[in-house]
Amino acid sequence: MNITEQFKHIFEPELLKEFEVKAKLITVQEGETILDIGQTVRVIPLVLSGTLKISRMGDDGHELLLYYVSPKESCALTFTCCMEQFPSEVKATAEDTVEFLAIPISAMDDWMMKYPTWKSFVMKTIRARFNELLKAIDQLAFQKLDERLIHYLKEKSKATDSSLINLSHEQIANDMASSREVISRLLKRLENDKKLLLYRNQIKLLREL
Amino acid sequence: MNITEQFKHIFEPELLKEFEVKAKLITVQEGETILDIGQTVRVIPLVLSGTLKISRMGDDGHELLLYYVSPKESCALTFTCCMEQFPSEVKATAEDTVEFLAIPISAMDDWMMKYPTWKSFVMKTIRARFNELLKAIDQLAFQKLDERLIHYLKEKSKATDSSLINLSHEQIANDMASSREVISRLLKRLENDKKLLLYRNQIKLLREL
DNA sequence: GTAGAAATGTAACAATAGTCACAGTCCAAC
DNA sequence: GTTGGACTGTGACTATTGTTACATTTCTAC
Repeated sequence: MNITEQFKHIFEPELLKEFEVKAKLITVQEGETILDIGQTVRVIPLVLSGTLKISRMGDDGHELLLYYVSPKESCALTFTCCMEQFPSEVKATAEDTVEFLAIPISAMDDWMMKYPTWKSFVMKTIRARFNELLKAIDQLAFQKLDERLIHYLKEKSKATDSSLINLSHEQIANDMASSREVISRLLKRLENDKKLLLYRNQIKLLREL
Repeated sequence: MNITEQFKHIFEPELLKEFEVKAKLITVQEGETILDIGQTVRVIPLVLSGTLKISRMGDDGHELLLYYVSPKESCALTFTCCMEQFPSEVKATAEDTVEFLAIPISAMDDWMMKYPTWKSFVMKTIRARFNELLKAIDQLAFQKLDERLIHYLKEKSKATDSSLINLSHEQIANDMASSREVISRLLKRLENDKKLLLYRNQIKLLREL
């Protein structure tokens, strides 16, 4: 795929040329961690295809999904970390095969000045991610686990654009910082309520959900 | 107090002059809400004295404290909201009497270009608030209520720079999206453990905490 | 096919948090 | 000083979530 093609409505042509010169195209396989907590952020990822999963680790070894980064998006947490060379507070893993443009930090600052579309993109991204974090906080503070699970499934469905979710209960529990048995229990209840169908490593969401 | 005085080590003199021309000094009383959820953000608050409390509301009427904005700080959520004229996602209330500079949105963008110290301040603020939200998420996802309560008390103590906390159990429960009885119970346990002393509308933190 | 691994189902119990009900206690205003 | 309101303490009960311990099912590799 032509890199500039999918961004031509977002960024000005000069900026697209800069991409070609300064950004590096990187491909990672499903499950690969491209950035771990504590690592210094060296580049900003601009996703071309596939999905990145951004998550937070607890001291107890539990994990919590914060949000997904889809094609044409980037991660605000890396912006702010990298601009001041701080270590990352989150983990970024490839949900599937992911292609992304790695934009060097040095370009970031430069482009903010030179290209209004870049500045606007950065600000949009920051705002969007703030809202994702607020949504995550809402879920944790105000919703019970069953509602959080429904929310999780819907988000996952949206991110993959499919009502079929290919995850084990274990993986879901992990994303939600809960335990497998609890998730199994709640999923079974949702199945009984005709909200979804359970298969091995797969969940089919029904309209009722 | 001279407004420019406390910022003279942070911002360049030209920017301080702009403050005098474009920013408005506003004083609000304890308990006043300067920005509610859904309201359009019209100005950016730069706190001079006192503390702003930034919180999130749940559908169930519960509230959750996100973080405090102390003197010489600002709130990143207003930056991003106001730059694109979005309604606020959070509530800002005065914890005590608060003086702040109200910076018009129009100036914001302009200054980002003109003054490196302003851009750096904005970026620092955004990064700091991202980290506060991540900390809030950590607390909710990975800590039990008793540990969250301890964390809350310590933060409050830090924000007011005092080991005496002037809050009722009700107010604490409200900030933590919990209920009064539960907080009373946990506080009593902490008192039994010699971690603190309970009085009416007041809690004295001990070194053990 | 069979073995072993991975995934799921479930019961029983523990721990945590929320709710209800009410008693007692402190404080300020009259 | 008494009265009403706000604040605190606590027991009993419920709901939710987590843990332990297995049984069962499904898939894959041999």
